[in-house]
Amino acid sequence: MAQLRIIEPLTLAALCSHDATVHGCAPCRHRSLSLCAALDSDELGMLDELSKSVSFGASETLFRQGEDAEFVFNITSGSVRVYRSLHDGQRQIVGFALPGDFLGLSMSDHNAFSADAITSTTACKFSRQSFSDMLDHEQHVLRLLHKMTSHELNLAQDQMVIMGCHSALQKIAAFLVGLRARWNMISGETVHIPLPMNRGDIADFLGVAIETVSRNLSSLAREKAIVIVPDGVRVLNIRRLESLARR
Amino acid sequence: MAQLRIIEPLTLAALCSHDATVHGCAPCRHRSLSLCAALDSDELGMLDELSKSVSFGASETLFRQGEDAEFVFNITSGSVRVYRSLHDGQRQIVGFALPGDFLGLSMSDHNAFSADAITSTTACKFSRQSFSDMLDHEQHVLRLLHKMTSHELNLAQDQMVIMGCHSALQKIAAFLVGLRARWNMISGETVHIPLPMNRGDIADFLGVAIETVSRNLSSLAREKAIVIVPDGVRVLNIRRLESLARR
DNA sequence: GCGCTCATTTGATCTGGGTCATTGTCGGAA
DNA sequence: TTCCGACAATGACCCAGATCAAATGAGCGC
Repeated sequence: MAQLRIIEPLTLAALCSHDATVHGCAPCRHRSLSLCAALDSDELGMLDELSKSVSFGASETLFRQGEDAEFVFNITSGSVRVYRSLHDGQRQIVGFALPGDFLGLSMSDHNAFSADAITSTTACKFSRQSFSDMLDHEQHVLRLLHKMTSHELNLAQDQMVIMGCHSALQKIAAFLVGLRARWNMISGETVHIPLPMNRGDIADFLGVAIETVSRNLSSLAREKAIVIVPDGVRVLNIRRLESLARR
Repeated sequence: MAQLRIIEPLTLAALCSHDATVHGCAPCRHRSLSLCAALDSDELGMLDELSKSVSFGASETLFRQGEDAEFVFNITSGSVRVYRSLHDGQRQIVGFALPGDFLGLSMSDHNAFSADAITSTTACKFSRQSFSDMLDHEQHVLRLLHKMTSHELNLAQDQMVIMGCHSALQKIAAFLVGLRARWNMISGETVHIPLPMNRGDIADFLGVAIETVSRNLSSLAREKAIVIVPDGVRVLNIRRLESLARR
């Protein structure tokens, strides 16, 4: 049901004051695991020092798989697809990063995935090295990061459960339910689910064909579980979606 | 290619001296991420104090999803399946734990999954609470654990890539290649791949039917990429398997 | 040995969804 | 306005794999 994030719903995002009007600490603390509370103001300041605000246009690359992992990112607005390209030209999307999500939790020396902006995106950028150094001295931040990573792992395993579904309709429904929960965390909205990614992205995320995504969304619309709107869907019957999204 | 572990190839496993004849530190240090090196002997001793050796017969339960997460486990011998049961009676296996692997990395308050022994299994059992308390005082252990979790996350994402494969043959091949790599870490063996889990377990892991597992193994045997033996398979043509397991 | 059970393999059939092709829709550029 | 390209939806066809069924094989207790 829950869906993969490469990231963590606001936590560190809220810790850097760039774009503070939109992403201050206040809207963060009630979110997700409420991890912000673990940090004191000195630690918050330290994170601010290390970070730098950056922005990307649609389709621009944050980082590419195989390259040295120089930076870690904290998405403050927009949306990002994270994926692995395969030798046969196929692409497996492993997650979509939304505002508040964190990219680069794996802390390995080179990127296991590529990431590029789906829509115009802003982020706080940290040097991986200095970020890692800080962890050596800041127990709280490390604990925070560990919790974020653990949570991320849970979400990845949830995604595995979704992908094990034998029916494409279940996958689509689970995708929508999971994405709805995430937008709900971000905006409080539960009816309108923005879908910044295109059908091909959803298809490569769920391991089905584009046409299958399209057909099943149409099918859900036909049975009035959702309405398809230009930039996403509106949920009419969440019960129906949840019952399809096997848990 | 790589395959999911709920766990980490020997690390903490080697840190508890129970069954030290088989799982001392020495055989550990060269393994995986060589994380053992991060701990000094005091820290090793502390882990010993906290842990308790336990054993399970085939099919016995280590923990059940939904229950309070009282313990974390470090597998010292045997094999364990980790899975989620779904309301429709289906089962999604999210990983197989082998000797050296660690169960309970998520550190959440209740188990997101069930785990039971496939074969007779021994493990070091830690109280989750005391283990967690220790992390507050032992920076090194926390860093170690964080690295383990990050690695775990990478493996889960790798599994996602496998499950995104449109062909069942690719999934089976990727499963074998990944499992071979793990047994290689444990025993140095690269030809004989033990398969302690049955066909149904493999099927529920890869999201295909039992018959599909059986047919594709037979097919690989027919083309002489593997030989099926009573307790697993022997690899004849690793190149073939690797080329099927798309990366 | 025999009979029983359970796992695995193999076969036969059917269907969900992949693939290819067409059409529709929107938005930006000229 | 028209043209163009990207994206989405829908139809037609076909195949990989799910499902159903049956056969074979591997323990294990008696």
